[in-house]
Amino acid sequence: MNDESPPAAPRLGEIGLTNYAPYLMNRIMGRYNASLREEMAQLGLSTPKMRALAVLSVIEGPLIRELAIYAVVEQSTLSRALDQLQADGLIRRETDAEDSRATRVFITEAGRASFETLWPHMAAAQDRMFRGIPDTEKRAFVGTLQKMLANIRKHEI
Amino acid sequence: MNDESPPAAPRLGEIGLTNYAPYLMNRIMGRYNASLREEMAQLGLSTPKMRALAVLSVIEGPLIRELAIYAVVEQSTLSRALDQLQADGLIRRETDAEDSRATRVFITEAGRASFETLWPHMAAAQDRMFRGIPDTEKRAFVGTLQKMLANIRKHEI
DNA sequence: CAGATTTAAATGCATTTGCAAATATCATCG
DNA sequence: CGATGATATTTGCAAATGCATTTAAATCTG
Repeated sequence: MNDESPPAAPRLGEIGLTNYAPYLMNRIMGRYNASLREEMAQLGLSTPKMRALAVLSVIEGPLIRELAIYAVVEQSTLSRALDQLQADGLIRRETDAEDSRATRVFITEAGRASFETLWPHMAAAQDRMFRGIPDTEKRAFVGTLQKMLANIRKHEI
Repeated sequence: MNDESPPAAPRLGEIGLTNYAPYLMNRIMGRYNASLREEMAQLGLSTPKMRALAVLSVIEGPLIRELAIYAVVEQSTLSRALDQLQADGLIRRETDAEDSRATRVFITEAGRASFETLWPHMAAAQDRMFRGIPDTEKRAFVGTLQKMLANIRKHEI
């Protein structure tokens, strides 16, 4: 009798929106991103520009295609975001020494300063998200996120 | 001596990108959304259209502004996504009985069918995200997400 | 080593997005 | 009840986005 088809995924209606993790995550991130929009606008930053600066504040001189992955921004979108950041003196591009097709990106002092202005708001937004959640729970949550990132990261850096 | 300024947020560099929850979540959701793009394209769905259908498959006849919140889509963007879904016969709009300014949105049978085609891919994408993560851990994770949603939801529905 | 293939980044272009304003209706207050 | 302000949705428009293509340089292959 072992002739059953593979078990069908339970319907979304059965799980309920609020038990479907990607829904919850999209919803939470939507709010997080929205809550930063005003501060970013004040600094003349869009989401792609902010993300690029955030990554560059931590990672020294990545290639543009690496930065696109870290910052979760389409390469062509990033290319134009970098144009603007460069025009504003917040980053500079440098042709890679070993591969002259490739370009490395560096944050400038002005870029670092700009990001330092934004960072407290980002930290506060995170704190709001985790308000009332014990530290152990938060740590476990971040641990799970790291496993998830490893899962989806098969062909990425 | 109690004259210190409030503790500054640790720098992103100190936390590290991979300990900053919003970064991890954005990165994971970026991949999740990308992994569905192809299936959606096949069905002629954009992200806003897909999200609207997903919510409508679970919630019966919400107002457009409610749908915008549930689906995490800007209202004006949603308005146009609904135009397209309606043109394709996947949803229909109905003026609210008590308030003729307001519009309720209903999924049609065709819309439900379209979403049913997409759903297995969404379920599979979630499974990939949680690959190798024990069920208790997943449940705890979703529990934390629900608390986080409650936190950011102060002024929402 | 020449030609073909792959890779990195930038760009052309049609579509999408989101802000602000417009439109339509409802609620409130004197 | 009429005027004023609030609310729901749509729409105009400039800017941003993403796909596909181009350009340039590296790598592979026979």
